[in-house]
Amino acid sequence: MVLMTDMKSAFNVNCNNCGLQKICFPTGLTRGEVDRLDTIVERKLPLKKNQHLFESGDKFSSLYAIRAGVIKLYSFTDTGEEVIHGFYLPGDVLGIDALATKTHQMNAVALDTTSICNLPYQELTNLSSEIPFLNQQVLTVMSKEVNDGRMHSELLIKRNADQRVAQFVWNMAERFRNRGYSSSEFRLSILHRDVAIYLGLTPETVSRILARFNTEEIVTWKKKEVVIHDADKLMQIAGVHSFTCGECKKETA
Amino acid sequence: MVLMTDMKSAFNVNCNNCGLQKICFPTGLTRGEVDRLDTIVERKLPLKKNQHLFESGDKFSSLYAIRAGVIKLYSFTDTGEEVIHGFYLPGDVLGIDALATKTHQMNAVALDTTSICNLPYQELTNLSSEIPFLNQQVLTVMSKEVNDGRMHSELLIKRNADQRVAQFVWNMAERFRNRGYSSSEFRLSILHRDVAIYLGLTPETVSRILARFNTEEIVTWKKKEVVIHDADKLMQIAGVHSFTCGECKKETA
DNA sequence: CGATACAATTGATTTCAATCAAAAAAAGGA
DNA sequence: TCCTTTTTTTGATTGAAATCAATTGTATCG
Repeated sequence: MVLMTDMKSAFNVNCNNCGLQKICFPTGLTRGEVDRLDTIVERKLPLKKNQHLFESGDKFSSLYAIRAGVIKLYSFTDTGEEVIHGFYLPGDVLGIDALATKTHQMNAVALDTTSICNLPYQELTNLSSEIPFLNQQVLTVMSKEVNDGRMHSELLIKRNADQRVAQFVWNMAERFRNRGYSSSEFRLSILHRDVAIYLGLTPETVSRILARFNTEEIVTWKKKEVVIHDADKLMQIAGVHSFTCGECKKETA
Repeated sequence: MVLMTDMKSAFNVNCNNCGLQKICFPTGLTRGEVDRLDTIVERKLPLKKNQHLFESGDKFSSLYAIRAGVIKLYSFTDTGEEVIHGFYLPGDVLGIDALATKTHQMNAVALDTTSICNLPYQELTNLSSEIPFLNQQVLTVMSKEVNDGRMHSELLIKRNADQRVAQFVWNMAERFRNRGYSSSEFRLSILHRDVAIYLGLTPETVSRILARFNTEEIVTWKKKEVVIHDADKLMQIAGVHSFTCGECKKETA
């Protein structure tokens, strides 16, 4: 316990000095409450690219908040095809797929070097009984997951390939903006192939659309670097207004 | 309060004599705990066809368990197109779309005469602090919602029109079976048009597929009556094994 | 650093489901 | 019950994205 505290101060990492408070779990907690939350947070060595945070069948023990990096959440169909359910960025919370069954239903893999804050569930539950708002936070995280899933379904049902790709890029830009980064230029460690799978398209289709967006000077996405040249046009293609991720709503409201 | 109790006994309806215990909220509670749950449940007059249980923007006050009938949960895109997120049958729980924001994000409409058990959320929360397992139940319901959404996404991404329709019919059959009804013959008050929207298809496509399933003597669905003639073939087309709704898993496990 | 596997691109072709159009059948209301 | 509205069916045609195929480009690791 002393050692861990030392480690925290050594790295100078804690919830109160973390830049992700607006996005992550502590939203709406008082400074003192965040301090108490901080005492149960475990920070391990970062995951390397392609390392799993958890896999389907793993026993549930923690929720996980991302401090840096990207995590892909995915599963397989009975025929072995990959299904991608989402990409998680710093401040996002993972692990609720296991809340009911206490066993993970999904696989979560790092797409890049990724730092994680573990929130041991038993201790989180104990703390929740003293900080009722923390309980609410678990519900909020789950609810966000439900809503994100529904936005994803809407995209799959109602949008054509151009709109899907545009919406994906725009959504990522918004998420970076909400985290205080540039929304017009950012590094995205996500394969085009994975984007295609997530959007229910083929890699060929995504490649062709990105090539067109490039020549039309709307978006460039080469070698993990995304540059948005014409945000208005991108939003227009994406049909924005319809698409607002949970966290965007928070800002707008 | 006395009146309500009278009403309950008059209709002879309570959680302990309800046939839906295996599906609904009380799963896993002791008889005594179910009795206490029962004291907070409100049973109002049934909804008529096309009446709304709640609409987007309504203030959140209760979770709702369906006792009889069908509810369609839906929203609209920015362009006014209907998006259908699910159909809820007796024993299913609705309302969690509002848990985080305390305002409903979705519309819920009765597709037929529908009886509802209201679970006032404040009272449910109070009771949860005394019956910890009840808290778990809220998480389970939310988790089921997340999983159902993911199965829906998988269907939209990986399945062709035939498979989607077959999977839909098979899934409904399973849900009836879990509720103790015949899974080979049942009444479904869902328009083919609504099925099409839910599956990301057009009514014409669904009509053609059902016509074919009919001539191939796999499934007949005329005038709200579904008859499954060849369950093996239906499962085969649906690619079952992959598709197991939350409640089916419960059975299998 | 070069060799090998993996990812992205580009082109040609096919296909499944959407769209358009019109008729038939059911459902709902007066 | 009849009349109106809504839903479903059926046919002809189109079109967007998948598939097939081959090349180029990029990471990764011994």
